[in-house]
Amino acid sequence: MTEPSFRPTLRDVARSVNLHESTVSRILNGRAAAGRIRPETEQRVKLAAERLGYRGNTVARALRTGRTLMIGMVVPDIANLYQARITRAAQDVLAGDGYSLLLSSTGGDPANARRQIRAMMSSRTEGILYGDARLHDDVLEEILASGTPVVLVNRVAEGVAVSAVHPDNAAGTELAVRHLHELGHRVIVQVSGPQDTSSGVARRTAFHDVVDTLGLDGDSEAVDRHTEAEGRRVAAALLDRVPDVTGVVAANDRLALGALDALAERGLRCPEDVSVVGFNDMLYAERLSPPLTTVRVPQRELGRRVAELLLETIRDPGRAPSTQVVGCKLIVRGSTMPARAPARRDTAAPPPSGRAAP
Amino acid sequence: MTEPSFRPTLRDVARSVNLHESTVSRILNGRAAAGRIRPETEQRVKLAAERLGYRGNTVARALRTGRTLMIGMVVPDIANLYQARITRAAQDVLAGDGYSLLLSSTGGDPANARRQIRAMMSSRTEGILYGDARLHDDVLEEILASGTPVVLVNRVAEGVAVSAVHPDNAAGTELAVRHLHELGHRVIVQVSGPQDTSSGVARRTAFHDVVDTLGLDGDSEAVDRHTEAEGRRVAAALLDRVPDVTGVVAANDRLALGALDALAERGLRCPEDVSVVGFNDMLYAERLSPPLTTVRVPQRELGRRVAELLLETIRDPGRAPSTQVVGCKLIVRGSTMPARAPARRDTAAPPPSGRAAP
DNA sequence: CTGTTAGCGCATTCAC
DNA sequence: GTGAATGCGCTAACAG
Repeated sequence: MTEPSFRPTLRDVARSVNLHESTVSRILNGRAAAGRIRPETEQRVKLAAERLGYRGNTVARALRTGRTLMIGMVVPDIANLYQARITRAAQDVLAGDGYSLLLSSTGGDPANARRQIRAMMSSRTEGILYGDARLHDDVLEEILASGTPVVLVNRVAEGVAVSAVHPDNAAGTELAVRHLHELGHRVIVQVSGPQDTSSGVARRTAFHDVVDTLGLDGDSEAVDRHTEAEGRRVAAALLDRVPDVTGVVAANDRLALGALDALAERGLRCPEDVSVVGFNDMLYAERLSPPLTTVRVPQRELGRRVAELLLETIRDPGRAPSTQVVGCKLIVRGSTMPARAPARRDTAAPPPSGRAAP
Repeated sequence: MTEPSFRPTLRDVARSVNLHESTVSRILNGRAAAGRIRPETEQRVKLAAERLGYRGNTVARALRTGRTLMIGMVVPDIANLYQARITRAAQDVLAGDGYSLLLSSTGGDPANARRQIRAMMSSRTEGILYGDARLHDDVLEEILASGTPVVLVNRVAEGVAVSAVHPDNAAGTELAVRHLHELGHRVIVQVSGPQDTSSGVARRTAFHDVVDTLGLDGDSEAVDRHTEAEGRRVAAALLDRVPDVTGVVAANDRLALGALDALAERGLRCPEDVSVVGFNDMLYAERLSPPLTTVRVPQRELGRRVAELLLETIRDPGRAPSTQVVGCKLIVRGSTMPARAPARRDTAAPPPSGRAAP
């Protein structure tokens, strides 16, 4: 206060009260009782610390104790609503235990992920929440080799024993397909997620499984990234390849938005001509036009659980890795409706039922 | 690699090549040239470090050098689209300079802000991006007193000399009101932001200024928080108080969504009965129903600029604080249209022009 | 070209 | 009840 930008140390406080640093340290760390400090001295020290504006240096403490009270979290993109909600929930749990969050976005680039995770390990974060793991991920192996506790978010990885929390991709996908099936849709395509991620593969596999089980006509194609543009591109390709499709299942909501764009470009309306189902139930999905029918992933719960699992792992490093699955729920809104006849855009004959194509 | 969870130190590397720690340190920090190290030794050391999986300990380095390469950022809510986009842009700039981001959400609670910012100062973050500053903010004064470089995001504060980057609130609000005016709206209300923030006050003041200048009939009421529920509550109150209103200006997009809800509850349609203008142009605003007319704040630019300004301040701490304003732009979409006659829900007389009320 | 020395700020073991 | 000594892992000034 007196001099701007002067950071008093433990020693400064000690000197100001004519005591040893170690005594002050004990008092300021609440170990006064254990050290049987005289209550009077305790007050004197606390007052002095307050007066000097003593703050404590986490860096020095961390070096000494080995505990940084920091958790690293890496996600593809913090500006993504879905990820941001998970992150927020995780942060709240971590903060409850006194941890701070070192956060970074990879932009989907594994090279960034590697760089950022290495930086986190150098910073001695006590654990890592990894939300951009690939099916085969060597950075993940680096983390594991270093002994740093880690929990995967949204994904799993092959060939490694690691904790993870992810949505029930198979059940969620089945919900989506069955919903369309019940509405009378018989030709359905999936805009699948990137196939180097477990979620992308799981949702695609589940899609074809359900389609086969139900005896539907189904096709799929995977995007390279989870963006609206990619959703649009792949949906367009599928629309061209399968002209009589009436139902589109997207591997996530952003891809669903892209599919909506592809439909609009072709003069097809959603849901009148083609129904679309998303995945995640991102914030504002119900306010979109049309309100998006989607499979809800409980994002806050997911965030909470990854954080809790990581904290448990930090407390008990011997703990065997565990995978938790969070349940999904179909939310029916305005982007799906009973199937009409296929939109035969390439034929002159009017459709046998439903409204005419525009 | 050999032993799981063994973290080799500089000393381990040094021993493995029979050199002194300091020599290894120089080499691994790229100061080999300055130290005129024999290229052969350099290679030997680098190989040894690689082989041992040496990572370096940022904590120890930070204690020694005083540089943590960390920036703290506190926002009201990272799960908010607008803030998340700004954060992402800032993070990208900071990462370019080798900085990591320590991020936290206050939930709008000043007590959280205080706690989190103190933790950041204890962690010796080299600078702070503060996105939840109040008009009168004593945590901010603590930061300033400590000499930690700080830049306010979206807000300014009274009575303190501090750097800040914020949107042009007055100009943006004027854009919104004039747009409605040009569409023939004469009775306009503002759902104002919290009045303990500079942006809330600035937008409200600007609203009344423009209303007066244009000779319009205007009223406003402030929300407590930037949530849809608050927007709905306050919009409802204004609707009741000013029954012949045809235009609503919201201090941000979430409040606008709340206003939309309030209208729907009353059986009023947007834009046919009442036009609504938002502020920020959050992601997906164009996909909402109706697509939201709003004042765009260039979020990535804002994020970039706060980060750059902070980095400059860190490089040159003597630098005088500066405030930067980013320009706004009106984006006209579907939530505004020419005014119809006031919706006199409490009278039997038909409106003099326009369609009948539903 | 490389080694020696010192110390960043703190917590902890042991001494008295 | 409190003080002294030690070292976490690293970098930097100085020595040679």
